Amino acid sequence: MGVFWRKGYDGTSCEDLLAAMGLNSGSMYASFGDKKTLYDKAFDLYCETMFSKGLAVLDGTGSPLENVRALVECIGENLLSSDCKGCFVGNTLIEFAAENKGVAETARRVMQRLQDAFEQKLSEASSTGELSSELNPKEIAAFLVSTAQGLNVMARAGAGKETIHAIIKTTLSMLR
Amino acid sequence: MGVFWRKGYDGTSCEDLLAAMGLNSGSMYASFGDKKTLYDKAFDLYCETMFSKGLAVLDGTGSPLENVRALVECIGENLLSSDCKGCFVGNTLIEFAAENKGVAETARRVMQRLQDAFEQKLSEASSTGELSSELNPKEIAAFLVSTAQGLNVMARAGAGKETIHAIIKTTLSMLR
DNA sequence: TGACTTCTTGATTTGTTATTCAATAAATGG
DNA sequence: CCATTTATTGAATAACAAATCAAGAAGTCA
Repeated sequence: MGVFWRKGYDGTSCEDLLAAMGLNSGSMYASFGDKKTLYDKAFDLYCETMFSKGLAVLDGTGSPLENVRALVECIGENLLSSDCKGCFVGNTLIEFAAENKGVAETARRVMQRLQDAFEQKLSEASSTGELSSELNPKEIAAFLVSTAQGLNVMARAGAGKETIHAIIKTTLSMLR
Repeated sequence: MGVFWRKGYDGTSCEDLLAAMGLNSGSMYASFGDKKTLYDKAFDLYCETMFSKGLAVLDGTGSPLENVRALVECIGENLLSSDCKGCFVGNTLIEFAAENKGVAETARRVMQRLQDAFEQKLSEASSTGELSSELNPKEIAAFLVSTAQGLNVMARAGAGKETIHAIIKTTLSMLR
């Protein structure tokens, strides 16, 4: 998963995968099928892991808006600690969006699920008055997903801690 | 340029390039050198074109802040009209950031130049009071570049007009 | 026109990477 | 402990994409 995440599908050779897994080609093909199938599995694993992690943060102990803020911060921390691999979903979309492959569809779905989860929490925050009634939960949710993907590219571009934090700070200042 | 922009470096075969240019391999190699060299040239062309376009908008007839807003809107329109190719700079960063190739370095530089240009205009807006003194031009500039890259991924993810406009609207609401 | 240069063609070669497979080693179970 | 299944190895092959090049077409100029 880490190799595909960091180097993309075309960017990783079977040799890379074998080295990372400490396996020989025969074993790899027997266990995982071909390279594409393995990528799909790695990507699915990432999506499940990250998405459940995200949902867990959104359903944390704080108020709806506090949870939203916590998730945005958590996304930033992940980017900073993932050793510049960025976000596997964003990377996959860039690599595969042109050909309308299955993975691209999966990536789109995961992003939509994240956006829906944000919207849900923001609606709750709106109805309790925690979020200003001038702000539209659907619009803010789209904005937050976009910000997360922007952060991904910035991290890949080698932006430092300060830059990432500045972007998060600015984004969070929206949520009033 | 369009083929590389849409499909990435590994994603486009020489056959794709020959078809797009209506050339045969011999002519292509004679005129442009190998595939990598051609990619570099296509990418440089994109950077020059887009960057001058962006600077022209920033140095438009409006006030500093109006110009910044105009550029953000212009970036959104470009994404919507580029037939889902997204932003060549962002795409390149995702594909090449892992290997520290020359193109990745070029991409980083272009992004930094855009960020600097934003910062410059925002500083002007700040000193005339057009931009609230509570907002830090450097931080907002980073945020705007990040937003632009986020929009790129959203566009690749197939986000519609409404979503893109919602994100832009939300982003612009920051600039007060 | 004819001699020369420049450009074009696409089949061939080269290089790379994914995949297979027969030989071999390890594990399992009666 | 042996027989049988299961897993591992890496050299061999297949598939594919990049790059070359000799042959031929088109263009240039005295």
